[in-house]
Amino acid sequence: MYNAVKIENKWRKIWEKSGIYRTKDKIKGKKNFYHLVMFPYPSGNLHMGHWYNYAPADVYARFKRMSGFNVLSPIGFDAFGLPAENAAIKNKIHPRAWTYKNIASMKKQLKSMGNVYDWSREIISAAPDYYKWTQWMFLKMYEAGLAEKKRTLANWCPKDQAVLANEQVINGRCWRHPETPVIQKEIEQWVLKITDYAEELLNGLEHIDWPARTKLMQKNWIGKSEGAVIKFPISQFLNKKYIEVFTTRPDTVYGATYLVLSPEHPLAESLATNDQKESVRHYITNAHLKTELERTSLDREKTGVFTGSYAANPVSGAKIPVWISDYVFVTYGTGAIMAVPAHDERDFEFAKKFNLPVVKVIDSGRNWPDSKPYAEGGLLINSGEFTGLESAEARKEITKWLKSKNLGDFSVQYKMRDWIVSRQRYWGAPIPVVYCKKCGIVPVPENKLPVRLPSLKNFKPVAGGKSPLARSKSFVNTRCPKCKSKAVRETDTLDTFVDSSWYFLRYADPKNKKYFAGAEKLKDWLPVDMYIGGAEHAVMHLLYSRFFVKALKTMGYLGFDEPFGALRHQGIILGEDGQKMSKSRGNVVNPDDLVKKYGADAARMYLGFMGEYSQGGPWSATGILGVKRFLDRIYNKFSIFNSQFSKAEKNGDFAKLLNQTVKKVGEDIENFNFNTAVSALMILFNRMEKTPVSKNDAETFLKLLCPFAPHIAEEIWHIIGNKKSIHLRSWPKFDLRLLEVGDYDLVIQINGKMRDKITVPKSLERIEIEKIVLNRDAIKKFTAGSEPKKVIFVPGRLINIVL
RNA sequence: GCGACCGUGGCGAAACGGCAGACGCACCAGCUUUAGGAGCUGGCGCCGCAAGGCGUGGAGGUUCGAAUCCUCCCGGUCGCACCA
Repeated sequence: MYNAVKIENKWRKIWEKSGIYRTKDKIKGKKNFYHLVMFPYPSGNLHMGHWYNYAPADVYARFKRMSGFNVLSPIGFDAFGLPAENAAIKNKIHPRAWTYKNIASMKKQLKSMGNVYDWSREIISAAPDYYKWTQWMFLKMYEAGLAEKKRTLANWCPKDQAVLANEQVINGRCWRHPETPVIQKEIEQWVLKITDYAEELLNGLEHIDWPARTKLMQKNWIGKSEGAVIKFPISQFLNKKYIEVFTTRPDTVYGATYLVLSPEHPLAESLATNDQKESVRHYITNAHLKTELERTSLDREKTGVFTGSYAANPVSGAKIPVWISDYVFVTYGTGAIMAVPAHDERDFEFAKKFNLPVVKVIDSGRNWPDSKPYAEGGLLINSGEFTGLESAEARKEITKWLKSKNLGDFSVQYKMRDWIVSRQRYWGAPIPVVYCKKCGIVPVPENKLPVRLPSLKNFKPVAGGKSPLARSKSFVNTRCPKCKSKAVRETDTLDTFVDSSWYFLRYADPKNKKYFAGAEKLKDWLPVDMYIGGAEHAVMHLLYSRFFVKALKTMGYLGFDEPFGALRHQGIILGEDGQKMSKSRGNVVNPDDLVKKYGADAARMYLGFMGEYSQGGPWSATGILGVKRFLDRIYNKFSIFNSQFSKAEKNGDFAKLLNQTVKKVGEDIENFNFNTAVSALMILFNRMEKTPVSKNDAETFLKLLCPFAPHIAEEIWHIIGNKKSIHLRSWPKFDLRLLEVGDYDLVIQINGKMRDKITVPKSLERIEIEKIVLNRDAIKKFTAGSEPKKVIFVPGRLINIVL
């Protein structure tokens, strides 16, 4: 048994001193490979999830290094964010102090993993020389019309006392507080117009090597729908002659028997007739009081109110009532719908409840009762000149007709909404704008960046939904950069997802004072070749980053339009009880303890060995023991019985196995099948343990082992007489010819069931085998003399005799 | 409700449509006078003393041959959730 802690500490010190993991921007004859893991939030503790992300990722990085790439594998900290502020309020410590203290301790923990990180490129998103560029990017977007201030309904977390982006609302609750329902609040907000890139974000998915489910999630999130906007004439209100609706089913427009506006629709209140005014007002106010959760819970009964007004169906001329209901969202389409109860579930339910007419306009091919709407396509009925057309055809024809009458047009809508980035909190990058009475919104000039966070004492949110920054007079009061008169600063800070939307660019050139990163270095490294991190960021960080890169490309700052060429997700490690690890359940496994007990190498290797990487699964305290024993055996063989090296064996079974293993381990790592790579190493070593091996073969084995267990591999590498680091050596090559040597078993099947095995030399040609094996007499031996119907021969595998 | 993925020993899991259960854990037996979660050898899907039979959630199908492909059902995980 070897002393893992001692050996590991020793080698980490040596590696650090010699700088073997320092990355140069260019190395002659080597291709650059940008390998990235998602940078951690400095919560103060590296947990199993971090390890599971970073350890196997490091196996991959090391494999790539050895395979001849110049690998950049950087690390940093996503250091802005609410927990720092909450800790500040609770423990009377400044968020900066709290954050940097945590970074210091996490750095130690990260270093104990023995990863190839180039620490000279470390970035911290809360550092002024970083957030200067976050602010700069915000301003560039503002100049390009991609950032704007809007008064909108926003998701508000009562617990955070701050706005949330749509992507941060999970089942109507805050992503940080699953117990807290989000409410809707109307506030002035800075938004980034990610919707301008909806189509590109959708199309770009086709060309990137990402998990299919992640791409699908983004696709669904973007939620493209093709249809038509149709104008329904009304008697004039507020200079509006029409109510516009969006529909994906213009073919059913003859069946539109009423309209429904969202309670927030600009016309909702003004359309109310005198006798309906009170109930309409009541309904709208009520809708605003509800939480998002209450408004969208599916099992509740639909509610609504009649405005008293009518519109005309633009194709049939029928007079149809206009209703208001919260089953229509102001944020989607035009905030109003045409209701076709005969062919839509929701409209049907609503019409039944309020006794609205149901007109069938699609032939369902059956005599369907009125208890169920028919939502499929079909031939049109009761549809004037369009009767008889098929739905798909009718959609086009009717829209064309409406367009010719100026009553509608083709339209594409997306579910994705603009990204609200203002946060009413302290610990973030201040939004770099100034409000001037004369000049309005004025961006802070580039040479005045960064707008630094002032030192505060009180981090509690200011009543009325304002950032704690509003308390700092010296921060708020300033001069207008344009006209020099008195002005005030924006006090909201940026969502931390803005910080993380571009951090991967900064690693390429982390110290640059003039640019977020120099053009040449961006060219050297980006886009990221392999990105590894959790799937939970599918529609947040991973979507925002794509948007940022696309926007920066449009603005001419980048030469590529997708940030992450390839993406892989790790699964989630559960407690031994199969439940999510949590302090309250008491099933948390602390990686620091594992390092102390078994060493980082065993922990790294076991995380790879556990199972399918993207699957995750329950932790096993005894499972890691198996890996630790494996490493012990390796150490024992080479350190204690070190003199037993034999001459190299060139053509035997062992050479074949060694070659197979070289091939398999390499392929498996490339495909993220770390579990089978480890098992292949075990199979090989089980054999090596039983026979004397040559020094050369032992070295090959160590090279295969070293991405998984870098410390012990390095230790043995030196014990057996090497002077330079194993981590500077290249990945062993395999010899295709050696894979073919020796004999193999051929299975004899009868009607698909195994009957016998024969051994055949692999060198034999197919024809020779057929001569020997497939001749009638040989076969009759297996069939007890009867004539086979058919004989199937799969070279290298089997002979199946069909009787 | 919609969409995606997944169901293999006591457990984690392997298996180009071709010997199911590699590798490891746990367990059992033996060896080594062995006190550290040690080491070594062998066994270990289920039923059966055995020969043998049965086995990849269930029922069908395609195929000479199915854990793998197709259809339906059951169970689980994840995502979206009145998006017109």
